[in-house]
Amino acid sequence: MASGIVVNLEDEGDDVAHLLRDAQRSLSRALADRISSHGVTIGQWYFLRALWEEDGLTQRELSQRVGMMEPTTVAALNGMERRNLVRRVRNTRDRRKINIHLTDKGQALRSTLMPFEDEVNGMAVAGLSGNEREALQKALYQVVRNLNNTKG
Amino acid sequence: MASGIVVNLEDEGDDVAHLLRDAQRSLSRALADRISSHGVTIGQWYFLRALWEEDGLTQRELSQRVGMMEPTTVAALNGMERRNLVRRVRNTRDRRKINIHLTDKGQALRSTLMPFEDEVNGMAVAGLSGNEREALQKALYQVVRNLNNTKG
DNA sequence: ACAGTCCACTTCGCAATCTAAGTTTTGGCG
DNA sequence: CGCCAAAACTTAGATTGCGAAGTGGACTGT
Repeated sequence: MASGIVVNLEDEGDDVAHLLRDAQRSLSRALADRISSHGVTIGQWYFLRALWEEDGLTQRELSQRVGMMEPTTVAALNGMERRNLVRRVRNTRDRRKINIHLTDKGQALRSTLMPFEDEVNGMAVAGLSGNEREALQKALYQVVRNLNNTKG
Repeated sequence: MASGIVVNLEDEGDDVAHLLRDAQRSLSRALADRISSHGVTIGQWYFLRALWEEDGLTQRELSQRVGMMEPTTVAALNGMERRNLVRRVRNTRDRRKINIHLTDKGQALRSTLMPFEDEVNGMAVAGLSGNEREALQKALYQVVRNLNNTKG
């Protein structure tokens, strides 16, 4: 259980960092709790999600879509291959590339797991009005842009 | 480098999860980049911050303030002790407890590192009005409460 | 006083994530 | 053809994070 995640709006003026970290961890834990009983870890979830949208991506493409470095992708795929969720298929045209294909099992998980995401997202924004939800999304999006554009 | 963190507001209705994850990672990376040259990792940062506010906390108290499980605290403190940022002092009243004290070096980092947090927080919320910033904080706080209260 | 229980910390094993440094394959250029 | 740089993936090693189980100290009830 998450235990003492303590947030204090008064003390920390613009400490978005803490708030974001706490919120992200709570959310990610809530999702992990739900999907772990189906043998899928939170790390694998992001890759599954990308493959449900487009099967057969190469590892590099997958890394870019998910926003993860390539070694992370390798580790996640190793686990997913072990659990028979995906197959690695060497590309015959360009033998440097490896295309990742969902197995039937991996494909089937889609309808099982997607509802959990909806549930958790719904829980997360409970009590926020439509306007507030939209504002939250826009603000978060802005934060991402702010920090990625001015990178160094 | 952060590379392809891609967010698409249109596709994903209420997908707070992705947005939060991307925002948190961008922010945490921005902070890590700045403090790492001073020999402090992002994990250690949170513990340092708590100790700057109150020195001499026990490991359990530290864990609760930072919102981390105890094994995580142990690992972070091991690193910080190795780098001479903190000292572990066994409590003589209750020998189960260990109080963590900042070294001079750990104490001195405060004035060096705090400005980076301000800088990054400022970058993060650039382009958001005062109202929007407040709304963001409140919304994030609500998300944390939503997910922690209804745990199971 | 001592048995049982609870508390604070540690250890272990795992997953997720990064950077840096490989390996293998491809493709361009002389 | 043969060399070299770039591309795609992997390995190695570190940090961050968790749950479960272990260790040693303190406390409670009889």
